[in-house]
Amino acid sequence: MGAAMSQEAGVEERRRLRAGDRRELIARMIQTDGTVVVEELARSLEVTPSTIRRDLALLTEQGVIARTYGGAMSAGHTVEPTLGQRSGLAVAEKDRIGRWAAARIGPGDTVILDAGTTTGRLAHHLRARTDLTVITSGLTTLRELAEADGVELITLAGTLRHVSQGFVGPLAELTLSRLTADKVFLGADGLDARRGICEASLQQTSLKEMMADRGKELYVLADSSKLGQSPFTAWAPLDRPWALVTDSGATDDQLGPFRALPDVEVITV
Amino acid sequence: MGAAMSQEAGVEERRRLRAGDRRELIARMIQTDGTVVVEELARSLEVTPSTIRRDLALLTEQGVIARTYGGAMSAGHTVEPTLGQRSGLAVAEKDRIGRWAAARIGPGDTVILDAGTTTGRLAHHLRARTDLTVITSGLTTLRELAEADGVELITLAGTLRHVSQGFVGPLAELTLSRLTADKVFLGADGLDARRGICEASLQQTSLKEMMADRGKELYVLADSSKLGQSPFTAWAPLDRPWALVTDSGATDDQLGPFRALPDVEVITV
DNA sequence: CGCACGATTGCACGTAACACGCAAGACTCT
DNA sequence: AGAGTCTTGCGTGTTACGTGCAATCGTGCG
Repeated sequence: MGAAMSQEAGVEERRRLRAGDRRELIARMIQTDGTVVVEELARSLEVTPSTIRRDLALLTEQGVIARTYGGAMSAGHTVEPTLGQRSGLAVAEKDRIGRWAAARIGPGDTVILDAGTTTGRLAHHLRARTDLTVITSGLTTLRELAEADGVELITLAGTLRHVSQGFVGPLAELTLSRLTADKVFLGADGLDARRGICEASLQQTSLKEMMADRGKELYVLADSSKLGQSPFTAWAPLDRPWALVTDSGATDDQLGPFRALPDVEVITV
Repeated sequence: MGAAMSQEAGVEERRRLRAGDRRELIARMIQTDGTVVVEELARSLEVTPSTIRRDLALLTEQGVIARTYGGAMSAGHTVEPTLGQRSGLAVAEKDRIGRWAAARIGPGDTVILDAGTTTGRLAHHLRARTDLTVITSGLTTLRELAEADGVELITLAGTLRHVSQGFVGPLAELTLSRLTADKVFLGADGLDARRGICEASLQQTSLKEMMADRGKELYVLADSSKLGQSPFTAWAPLDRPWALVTDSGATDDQLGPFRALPDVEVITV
């Protein structure tokens, strides 16, 4: 009988949760699984279905979940656009940069696309293309081109950096060592004329450095907010000719050092 | 309400929609309003609640909506990103299978996840996990776990098969050759007790075969509609002990051949 | 043109889940 | 320790659900 209100029911009888904890747990389970079943909850939490129903009614009242027949499901699933919010900065600029870069890519080209939101915009403008091969380490670009049947899409392997939504590490470099491309498009967290590309980790800079070496032409896509910035301590030097693509909001102070370099072409869009 | 095809505003007798149109309309109403009520639908569409229930059951099966007590609501949590409507079939079964598999995965485990919608559901149930390493060749699983900070996520390289949203090819196998795991979870387009896993291309079967060899435990996740089917001509044999995880809708006829195999464990959920 | 077949619908029935009230145990606060 | 509050389990009546069955509609084929 589940009627036993006493804890002595058995040695392994783990302490029954209090009501609030139980509801919080239920809410979390629903957020995780998306769906729960009354009977299962009752069994696993060792209370009667009635109690579970009451809990679910309460949580529904709070708008946390939604009841279904025999269970409940996540209600506020509109909370998940976490990816879009921080990329929200300078979208228009990034998009212009991406579009310009896409125009640079011609039929039959093979290109390497770095991870990042700007290269993501670039990928967006490649969706309708055909006769094109894209090699990428970025989940954003992957998303953009996942349904683009006309594009041959090759991903690098690697460990996902959740913050930057890109693959890095030895496996990424291993696979990259098997590939080359016509054009390489890199993003940057920070860009310095003398030092190169600045990123949060050496894994990223190491991969970018290797990417830069694997194509005939090299483009660095960076909106003007990145120019002259060095928010982190890991650097990827750029010791071959390359092109800086930035937005027209860049000041002369920002662009000056880059224009002074002999092997760098500066493009503002 | 685009329902009224006749402007003559007849007595009240507006032409009754055909079944398909009605279901489409219901789906649209749910997408728009977020929530509908069986009784109201029955009244406004001039059919009985039974018919509405049947429609809702069908739409639920397709993953378009979710039933609630007395009505239905929008279900698009994970469905929204792609137009992946064909994954809609047997969502409930796939989800149960995925959940069961997720429960099999413990702290500290390293697992290999094949591409596919079922493994995608498995990945979904791993989102809140920590102390877990996931190796995958599937874009769906990648999407599910992209924001899961607690999960170490490693992707295989390779060329994207747009139809199956998975990576295949020499690069996938190259990277896989550098990795092993505790548990391997494979999906299948078709499954035959004697021949193994059936897929549309040799690239896929080749990779699956290699995956199967790279883990200590092997699980094949396949809802009952896949059992005994051989829709394609490329096969990946399963010549080591493995476990079949399918849904309880599988018939004894379907399960018999698998139960007869000495090294196969059959699990229905 | 008529017939036969499949799809769809309404109805009826049994089943499952739900809401509510009540009483007893558990917790908290003074 | 005692009183009050919260919580829980159970019982009852209600509602919604799902399915089988027969009638109807629509469609394609001979």
